[in-house]
Amino acid sequence: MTKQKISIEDVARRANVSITTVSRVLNNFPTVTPKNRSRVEEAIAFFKFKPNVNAQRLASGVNNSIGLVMPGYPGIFHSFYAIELIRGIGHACEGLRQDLVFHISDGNNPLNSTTVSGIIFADVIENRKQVEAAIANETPCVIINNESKDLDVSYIAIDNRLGGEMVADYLISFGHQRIATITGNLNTQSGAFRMEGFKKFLEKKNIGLPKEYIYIGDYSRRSARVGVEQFLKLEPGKRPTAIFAASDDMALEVIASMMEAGLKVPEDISVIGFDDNPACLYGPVGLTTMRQPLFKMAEDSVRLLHSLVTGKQKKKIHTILPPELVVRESCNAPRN
Amino acid sequence: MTKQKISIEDVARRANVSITTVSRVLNNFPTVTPKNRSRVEEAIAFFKFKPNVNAQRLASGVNNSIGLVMPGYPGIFHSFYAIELIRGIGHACEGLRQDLVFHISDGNNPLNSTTVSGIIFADVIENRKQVEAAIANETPCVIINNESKDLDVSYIAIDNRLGGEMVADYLISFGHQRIATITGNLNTQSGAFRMEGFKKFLEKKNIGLPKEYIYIGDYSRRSARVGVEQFLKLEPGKRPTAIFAASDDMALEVIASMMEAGLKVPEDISVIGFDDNPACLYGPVGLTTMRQPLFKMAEDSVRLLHSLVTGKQKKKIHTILPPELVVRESCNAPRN
DNA sequence: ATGAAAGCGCTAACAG
DNA sequence: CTGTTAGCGCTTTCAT
Repeated sequence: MTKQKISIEDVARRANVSITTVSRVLNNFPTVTPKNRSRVEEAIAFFKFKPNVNAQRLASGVNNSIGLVMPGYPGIFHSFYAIELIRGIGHACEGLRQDLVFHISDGNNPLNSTTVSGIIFADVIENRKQVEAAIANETPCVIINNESKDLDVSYIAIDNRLGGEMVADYLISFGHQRIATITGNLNTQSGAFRMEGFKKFLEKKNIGLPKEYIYIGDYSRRSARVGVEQFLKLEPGKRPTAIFAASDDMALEVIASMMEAGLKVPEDISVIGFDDNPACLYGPVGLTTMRQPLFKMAEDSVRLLHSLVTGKQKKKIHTILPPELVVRESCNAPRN
Repeated sequence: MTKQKISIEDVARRANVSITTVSRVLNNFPTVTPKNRSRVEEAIAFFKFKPNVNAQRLASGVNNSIGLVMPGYPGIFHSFYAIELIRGIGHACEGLRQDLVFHISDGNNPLNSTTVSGIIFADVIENRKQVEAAIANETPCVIINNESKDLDVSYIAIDNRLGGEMVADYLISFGHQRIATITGNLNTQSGAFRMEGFKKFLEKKNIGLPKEYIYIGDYSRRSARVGVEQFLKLEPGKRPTAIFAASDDMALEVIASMMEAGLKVPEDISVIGFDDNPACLYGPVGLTTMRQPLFKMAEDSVRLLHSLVTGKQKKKIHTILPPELVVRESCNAPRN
């Protein structure tokens, strides 16, 4: 508690100016005499003075920090998704010289919005009330990867439906007819929409996605393994010739399980993932996947929030980023 | 800028009490009449009032948020290490109701220490000056995983030297004589100490660690792959029969590379990792590894910092946490 | 148990 | 260009 002993007054005294002038050099006002400026700077250096951020924020009403609230469910930090968000948001904050107030919330203990100038919600699972409160509160908000059309709020998301469609299209292009999927957590929009787009496209092409070709996973490797076991229980002639795993992590597990069962990828079975997770780059076979611009989405969310906070942007913005097919080696035409 | 319209005064007015009383219920003072308390609570609810955190901090001098400074080098967020730290620190902060101010620093743009009550440094690479400034500043600090004995500061680290020794001991127990290592980044203490302990122990047992059995990696999968290529260039009779990879990620890559070269793990070659990274759990062979209590270390760092901030702890504390051997399937006795 | 008043350290008009 | 003077919204003595 003994820190922050020296204040702007000490600096002013030593520099022989008023505290206002000190404040001005602190905030880079152009209207300060070079002479005064250098005296103040000397005093600042002398005391190693750091302005009290709380006082600055209180007096100016400007808060150069943004909040990131993440759902608190276990395993969240093990996902490529969460990490990329943190990375992108952290990076963008650094660029805009904003502090990042990181808040893990299970829906209770919401982030006090006066702590920050605006809030980014990494998805809204468990946090709907908090989002609504922030909106009512007029705190600028951006929601990531959840098209919250029923809320009056800005969001920026990946086009997961399109991603699912593109996967289906790609697999069909090889001539596959028995196509299966191991979904992500269907409580998330990403999981639900990927599956939805995938299924719709398959149906449009009269191929369809019967129940036995759907395994409802949860993005975990374990669920992928179980999914494969399910598919392997089908008669050989009925087994899928291609599998869409809703994440690269799961796709890798699918490949591993298949290989353990003596099947070759892509000769015996095609596998496609979703993410383009570099951690999955080094495997027995190069993974074909859908790249989603997570890092960019994260960065953009910060920039959008910042423009909302500063008032440069008045309207709520809705952005949908397209994913991109990355062809490597794990997909091929079915045998005979 | 139009937010935070309602202040403690509005609440006081509606509840027909002074702002002091409102402040008291806000801070859970016991000396408030039940009647007054409920009136204030009603008013707070009515206005959906949230106290201005900056004003609270300025007035009270107490700042319920802690800073986490992470080195800004690329790839940091792809490491299991960083993620576990963030997870553990985030979790502990949640428990202590502290906000986490996340600050990525390349050594310039230091975190203004008035923003937070104390700072946790995730390693001190590139950030030494910042640590020194914080110490001079009397800002409570905890350094993670770097035994900074030359600095007057608290730290909490994994016993990486011991880890290296334990690995060597374990490998020797199988009768291995030709033992190699692919190190982590030797600029980090973790990389350097693991290697050091490993080497020392081998030398103590008269086995030694010749140059051709050392590949200096950097924790990346790529470096592990190159390391394996190096070892494979040795004459078959001179090749190592066991390899210590300084991270699980690298160990997995070693196994994959070996298998691609037609060698079996652990029959032809033993492989041991470091981390006990659950993402490496599902592989062709269960990975034997050294578990390090990263999550615990992260949590402990928060608790330590908090006790330093609140003054419950006056002295600098130095903690070294032992790693633990996790035996799975990737190590075995050498052939013949 | 409650309220009045004095700040916390800084910024922002407004004069000069 | 610089200084004076009010606050920013809350906590904290100190009376009562």
